[in-house]
Amino acid sequence: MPVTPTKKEPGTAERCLDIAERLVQLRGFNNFSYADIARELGITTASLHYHFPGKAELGHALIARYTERFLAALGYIEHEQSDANAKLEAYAGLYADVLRDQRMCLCGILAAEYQTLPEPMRAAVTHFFDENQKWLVAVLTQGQADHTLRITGSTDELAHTIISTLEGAMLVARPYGEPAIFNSTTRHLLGSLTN
Amino acid sequence: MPVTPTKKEPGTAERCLDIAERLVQLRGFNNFSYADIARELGITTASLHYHFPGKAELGHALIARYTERFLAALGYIEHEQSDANAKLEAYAGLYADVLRDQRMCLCGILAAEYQTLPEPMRAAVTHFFDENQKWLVAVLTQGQADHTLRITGSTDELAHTIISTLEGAMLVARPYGEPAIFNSTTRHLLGSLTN
DNA sequence: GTCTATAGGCAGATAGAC
DNA sequence: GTCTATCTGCCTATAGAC
Repeated sequence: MPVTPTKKEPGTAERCLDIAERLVQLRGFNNFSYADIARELGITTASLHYHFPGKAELGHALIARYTERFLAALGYIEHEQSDANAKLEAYAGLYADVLRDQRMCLCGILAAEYQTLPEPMRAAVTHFFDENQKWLVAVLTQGQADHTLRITGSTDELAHTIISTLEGAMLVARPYGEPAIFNSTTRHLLGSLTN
Repeated sequence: MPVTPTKKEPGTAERCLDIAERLVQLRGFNNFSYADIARELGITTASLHYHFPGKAELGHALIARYTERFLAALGYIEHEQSDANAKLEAYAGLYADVLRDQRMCLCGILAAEYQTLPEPMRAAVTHFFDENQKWLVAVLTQGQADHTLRITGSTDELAHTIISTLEGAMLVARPYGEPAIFNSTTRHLLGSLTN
């Protein structure tokens, strides 16, 4: 076993996920092919099947990695920020980061294609939203307790609204090719909780 | 030319649009085929090409009809309701109607696939959102003037937020198969403007 | 791990008869 | 308007050599 003191550089499987992730976020799961990945990767489609038996498995791996990273970022926010307001600001920032290069949230675009996805991918998509919901409710509950947030209605309802607004803002902003629409919506959403 | 005193029943082209519209709203534009429509319609795919030369033309016709009907509904609301609050309530109601049978807003799901659409379809999608935006700004401006709505920030920003929230709420609610999530988000959104 | 070769299916589309 | 027949292209996937 070789000693690798420097950070391990990504193998083929990882680079495949990077490429596929970008393609799904741009076009959707059903609108890219193994050939697209193979071309960018410089190998054949047959080789791809060595790393991921089928497209369904690749898709599931995509969601798993995306969710893992996203939840890690939520944990980081929880650790770095103490103020509920700052947490929400950082949360919206995660979405703004995703929107770079006209990308849509991976699970957002998969939600649009939900009816065409294999079962394991479906479960992974709803799991992503469930975890987001849980995290937000905790933050909102905190902000409600210490009166740093102005909350009307239930925290559950508000958490849903926040997720919906951010996902919808990405969805609608993308055709216009400028993040300004997303940013103004985000500003309004957060502003309505702070005033 | 035959006299047709009773309402003309839909021809093949119209029924084709009905079927295609449902399929797009459920699966997306790239996830259904001429064969799907032909099967439901009881004719062959070759016959479909008589009514719509290609899928791009069919897609454009779908958006055109959908937009026409949606804008007609907005005009109807404008005519029936005088209160800005009631107009917004009715506007959200339109979205709730769309969500029936797990359907997504046609232009919302096309926004997700935007990068893969032919140019004419792209223009038609943004036109739909532009018209929604214009209508909402007018309603919000009215509500601001007569103090029936509590508006923070610009009406433009708020209009974007409303569209984003409703589109996002549909997107996220669909995987869960119950309109409850959509409805609670709608309630919260409208509530934040009325209080 | 990656290749060549190839299978088998389905997609959108066209020609031409009726 | 609708049909049969057919084309071409792309897709996912597999077998088997290296």
